Amino acid sequence: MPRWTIRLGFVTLSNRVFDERSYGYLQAIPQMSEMPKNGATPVRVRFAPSPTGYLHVGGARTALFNWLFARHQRGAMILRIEDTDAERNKPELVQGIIDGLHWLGVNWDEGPFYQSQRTPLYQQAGRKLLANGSAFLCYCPAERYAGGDHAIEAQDDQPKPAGPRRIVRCTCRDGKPSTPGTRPAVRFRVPAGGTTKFFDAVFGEREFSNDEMEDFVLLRSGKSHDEFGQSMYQLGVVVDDIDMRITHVIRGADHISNTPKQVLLYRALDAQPPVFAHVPLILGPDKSRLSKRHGATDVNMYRTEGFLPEAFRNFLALLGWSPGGDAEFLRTNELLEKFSLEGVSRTNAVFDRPKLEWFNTQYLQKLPIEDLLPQVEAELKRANLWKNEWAGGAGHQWFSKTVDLLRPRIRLLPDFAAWSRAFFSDNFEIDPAAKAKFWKDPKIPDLLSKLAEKLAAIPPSDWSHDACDHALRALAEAETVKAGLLINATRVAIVGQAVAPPLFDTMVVLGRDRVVTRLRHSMSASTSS
RNA sequence: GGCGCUAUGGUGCAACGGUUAGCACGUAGCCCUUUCAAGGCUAAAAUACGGGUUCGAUUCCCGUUAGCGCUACCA
Repeated sequence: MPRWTIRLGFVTLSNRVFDERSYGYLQAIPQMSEMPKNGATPVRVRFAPSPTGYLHVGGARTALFNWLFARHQRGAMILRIEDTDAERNKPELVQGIIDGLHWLGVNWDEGPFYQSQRTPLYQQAGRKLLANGSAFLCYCPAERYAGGDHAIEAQDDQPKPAGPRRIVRCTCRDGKPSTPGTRPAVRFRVPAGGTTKFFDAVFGEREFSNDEMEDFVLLRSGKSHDEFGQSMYQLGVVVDDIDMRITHVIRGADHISNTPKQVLLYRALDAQPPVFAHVPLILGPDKSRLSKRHGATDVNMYRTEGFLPEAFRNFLALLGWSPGGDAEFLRTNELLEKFSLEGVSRTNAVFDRPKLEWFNTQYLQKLPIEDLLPQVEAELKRANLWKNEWAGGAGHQWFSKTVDLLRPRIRLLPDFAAWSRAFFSDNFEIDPAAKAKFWKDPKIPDLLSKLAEKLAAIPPSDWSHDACDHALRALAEAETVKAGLLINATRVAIVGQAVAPPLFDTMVVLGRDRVVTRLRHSMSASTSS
């Protein structure tokens, strides 16, 4: 990607080429459709989070849609940090947002840009709007505008607006400063009467009455009466989207009411509005907007819990979008291939955790084993169970076979280290509940002891699923007990749990010596309880 | 309150004027079985309500209701 610089007014910015680290297997993004034809405007989209919190699943979904759209169209993705509110902004949260995007596999071509560093650009735009009459200096205290209807009451020097209008129009707007001398803010002068239309790729043509829009603030008041402060949201977004040549604004439906204001700003700034695409919101199980009280809303918590990013992405993509048929299990390349704005729905969607978990188990089982292995390796390293001998050669084959044996029963990545501990370490506990369930019969210690000796007699070269099967069943027959009794008891002895993969496969993977040792050991464990 | 958006089983989606309203998650049962999963089969479960338009409405229009969003010198 070429480096570039952009010069606007007196500020010059350059992009930082982003280091596209790979996260497991996620970086494999196939080549999509051809480049736009000559003359066609290349698609440019952006994700613009505000660092007032972590990366919320709603934001993540918006980022994902932008990314899918950009990559599908062979366009550009831009990351912009909207940190114009010095009060609420927490710079340290930016890294978490970036980490979350990486984990999701969402990358970008330009940015991150920080709005807090682009204030001169917004102030320049503010001056232009003031000069062309689209904006005015407002000296009113903020409270006069806050609260809509009540503010009208407070305006004793103004006749009550007639008709349906409930919007404050102060005298500053007409060049009669209400309280001159105080530090003014810059407000947009919303046209009287008429409507503002825009096209939304999801909701269609939309039209809003101008009389319903307040004279929103563009620039906060500054430190002194002849100085402006930082930009407000509406101005910053529009100036940046123009500056960054954004062609499609894909964002949450909570912004639909802001859009006509922004369209007015585009016009006042002599710019062409982009195509808008508002995506429905994500709700909690009670249908209210998804929030902390519904559980985890921070994307990074799902990473910590051990969800596979590709499963999470598949789940998220289907929240408010569908390729049109019944297909659900869509790997990333299929998502990229099929994604289009036409498939985006207009109804809010409930975040259904059980379905997310189902996706995760599906991916755990269906992913090519080589795609899963690095993620299991990372998990074992975290738990201090990793051995370098599993990195290559025969060790790798063993590792691959073992993970493959384990994976149908795994729900989350950490299960490989916890639930499957006995497969990767000799240092494991025997679950008391498993003992209680399968070691009830008083004959068990004797049976396990006999089995140990029988297995020990099998030459290592003959150690196999069938050899174990025959040895165990022969013993069961000789002792006139059901094979199931012995199978269940043996499982507890060699992996410490009531639930594990099929016994003889497990024995093969563990190897003769380990199985024999564990059976012998289990005798003391069974008597001591 | 005002303005706006939305409305298919409990949940996510499909059906873009004509289907016995489909798929998946979840739930229940059965099969498989060596524990537990997975897998297979089956079942219960939906077009919010009321008016239109139409030969025919889940689908188009209006109203009601409900949910959500916006209504800040937050984003």
